[in-house]
Amino acid sequence: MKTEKIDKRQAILEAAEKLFCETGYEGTSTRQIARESGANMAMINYYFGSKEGVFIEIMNERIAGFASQLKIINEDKISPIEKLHRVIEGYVNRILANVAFHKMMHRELSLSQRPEMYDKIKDAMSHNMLLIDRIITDGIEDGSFNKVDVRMVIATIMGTVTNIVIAPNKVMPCSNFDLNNPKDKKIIKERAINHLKDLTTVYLTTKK
Amino acid sequence: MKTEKIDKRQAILEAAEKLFCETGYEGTSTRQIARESGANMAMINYYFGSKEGVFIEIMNERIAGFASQLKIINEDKISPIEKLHRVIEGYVNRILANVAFHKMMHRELSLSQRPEMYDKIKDAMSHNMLLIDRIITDGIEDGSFNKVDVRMVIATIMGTVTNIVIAPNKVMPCSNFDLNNPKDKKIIKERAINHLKDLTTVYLTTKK
DNA sequence: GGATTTTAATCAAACGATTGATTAATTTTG
DNA sequence: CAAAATTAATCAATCGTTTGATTAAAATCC
Repeated sequence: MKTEKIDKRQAILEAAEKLFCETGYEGTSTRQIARESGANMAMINYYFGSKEGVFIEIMNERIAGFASQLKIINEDKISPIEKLHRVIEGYVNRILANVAFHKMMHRELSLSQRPEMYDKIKDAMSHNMLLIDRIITDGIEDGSFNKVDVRMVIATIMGTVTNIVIAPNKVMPCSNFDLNNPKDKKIIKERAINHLKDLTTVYLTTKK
Repeated sequence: MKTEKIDKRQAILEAAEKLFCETGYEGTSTRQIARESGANMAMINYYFGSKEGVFIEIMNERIAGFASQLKIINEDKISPIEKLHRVIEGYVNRILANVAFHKMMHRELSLSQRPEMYDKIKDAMSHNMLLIDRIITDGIEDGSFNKVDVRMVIATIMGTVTNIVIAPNKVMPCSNFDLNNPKDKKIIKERAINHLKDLTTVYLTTKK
């Protein structure tokens, strides 16, 4: 009779991710997850073994999704700075399309509590990092870029985006500003991309 | 007999801050705080009313300490870029002298759970932000600096430092690296300061 | 193909442990 | 002695997890 054939397993994952993002892992109870997902509490352990199992599953799915998004920038026709700009664009777009999750990931990284997850996050991030690293290092070697502290430049690029995501009102001091508002988000996104493109261009390619 | 006249109140604050930094607010129990501080559990409520009261007290003390550290850079003799460099130096030094607390503050900001604290952190941060904002804006107005997206530049400076603090192994890929090691910390600190000085100098003062 | 067995999904209820908080009694201090 | 500090014991509430029973669908058997 009931045609509402919804996947409880998926419902749990979605509810849990939402709650983990909003109130943190420790701050979310299994009962909240059950209520929000419409599933019975026992289903959480039935499908995922434990509360931490839910968390790990969410991370695995997300990280797998990110990895598949990783497009290798290997067209030899474009210059190093152009490669870097494309990576910046992709990075900013991806992070701003997953603000809540990015915040949670960052929180988890700064907590360093669950070692298994810490390593997973680190691995996921290092893919991106190595991509940028190679582009800049190649640019330096072929003379297109100035000699800079590559890792610090990467920290700058990633740190800028994270800072914007976590404290957007620091960038937009007006009170009625909301990253959940698509219009506001678009504005921030373009400002971030333009800024990072401009910054890297000037810093990496200006002849002293 | 026991001459060890230690201030239990202070012991609780110190133990709580350590634990909050290590395992998060929700992840820390009042019993842990009591055990770590050597105080009875009831003392927590006796002195601070509640667990959240402890947290708020820690934040208030810290933020007050930060505010008093804020030295106004107002010597007219030095150039805008020199002012900015001094602020960067002070900022990096302060953050790296309080890594654990900075991580906790950042976590709390990204969680946006306790509204009272969220506002306190925002206020504390905006002091720093306004200081940098004024320096850069003045520099632009008197022609020393290029016209840039000021708020984005600030996000870059602060975001870079935060990124280094939260994920130092991204900057130092060697495995046996530890921010708690004073030697390693010093290395990172100087690299960060040099990078940010160089970056801002090139980006803000290079004539296009 | 119809009856029987097996499997997976779901549920309400309860488990023991732990949570933050409070009590009332005791010790310490000035 | 009175006030302040400290204690052990206890509170109700909530935590993550487990249980045993129930349902419906799938697989197996004759």
